[in-house]
Amino acid sequence: MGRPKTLNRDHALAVALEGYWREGIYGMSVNEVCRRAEISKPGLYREFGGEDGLLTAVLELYRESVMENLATHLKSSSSFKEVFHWYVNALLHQNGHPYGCLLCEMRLVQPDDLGENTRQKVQECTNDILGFYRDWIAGAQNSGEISAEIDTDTAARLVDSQMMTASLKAYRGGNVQKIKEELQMALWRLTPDLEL
Amino acid sequence: MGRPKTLNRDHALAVALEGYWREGIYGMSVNEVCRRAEISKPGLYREFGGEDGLLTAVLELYRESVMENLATHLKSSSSFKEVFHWYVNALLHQNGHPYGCLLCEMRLVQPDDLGENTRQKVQECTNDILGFYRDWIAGAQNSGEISAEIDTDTAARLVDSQMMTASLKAYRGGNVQKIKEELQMALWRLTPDLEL
DNA sequence: GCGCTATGGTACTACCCGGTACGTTAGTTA
DNA sequence: TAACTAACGTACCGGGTAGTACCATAGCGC
Repeated sequence: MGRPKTLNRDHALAVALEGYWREGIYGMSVNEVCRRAEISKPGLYREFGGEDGLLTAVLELYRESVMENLATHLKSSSSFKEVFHWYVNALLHQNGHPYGCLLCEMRLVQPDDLGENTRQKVQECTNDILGFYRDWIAGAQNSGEISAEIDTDTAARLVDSQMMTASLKAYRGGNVQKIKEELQMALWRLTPDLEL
Repeated sequence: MGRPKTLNRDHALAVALEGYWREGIYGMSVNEVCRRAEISKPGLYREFGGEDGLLTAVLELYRESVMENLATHLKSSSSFKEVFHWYVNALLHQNGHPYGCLLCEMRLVQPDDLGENTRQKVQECTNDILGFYRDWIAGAQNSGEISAEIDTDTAARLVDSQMMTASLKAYRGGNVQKIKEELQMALWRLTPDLEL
């Protein structure tokens, strides 16, 4: 019933994700998304409800298309060091994708600059990530690769914040080799002989 | 010669610093600074030349009034651990001052969102900080508190990024105790028995 | 063919931004 | 006292933003 829809939600979302990812939260606007996706603004509002809904949907797409892929590798049965090596390189080089980590950027924004739903989604994704790291580290502790004396939650938060930092530095044009050396030193407590 | 100046530069600068520090770069505007400082916009432009000049002056004030104070303590002759303890608490609690670290916020902004002079000033301040950390760590290495095997520059960058991270987390409302535990773990390579 | 309905986009609102043109005014100098 | 000078602030500029009122339109069911 009614006029058939022509707006391509998936395409619009993909364009929006690319935009926010590349330009950052403060570098994109609803207007700009419409221009790039070649949709009208009322069209976007009908589809997503507004900026808050758009960003929530963008984050959901990011979680499905990027985070779950990364998480899969954290769950691999390879050694902690091997997985770490792979993960860091994926994070810093982001083959085929823009750069950096959209979620990291959004976690650093002043929370009031995000809509209610977006803020909640950021929190959800953050909790997911922390859970992934926690399980990963707990696994390495079980297999004896990481000392069981270390508090797993603290270690997970440490890894999380180091990954955020590294990703941000890379995005801002930092020297990848130096970033890796810092990472190595910051995670020394977990395993003193990380290869990068 | 000419009409006497009534605009109070120092007051305007102090108001601007407070504003940018509390609300962040994206949360303040030239208009808002004028409102808060009760000066006219052309007055501000005559005094500072524009947003770029204003931010440059704000950063200079920050350097003089905040960073140099912190740096003084890094140069103290107390033990590394004592100084560290003092420094972290100063950074996280910022008695009497807003919160967080204005320079940290500005270092995380997309560089194109800053004017030319501001960008350069941020770089200068960053280099200063890294130098302070470097000297501090080198001193601790001389006195045997930190292993001489560790690369001093890498360690300085590590301390810098951990301090930034901790300060940001505190500003965003993170649990101070947990932040300290992460910090402790991240700097384990330098000294495994930091007190916080 | 005619209404119904939901999606389409144009063109607008109100508000914010950084920056400035320009007439006004206070004090100095001649 | 008159001319000069420099700081003063109102009121504007062009352009950006998020969000929406409203009319046109395309296909379905009758």
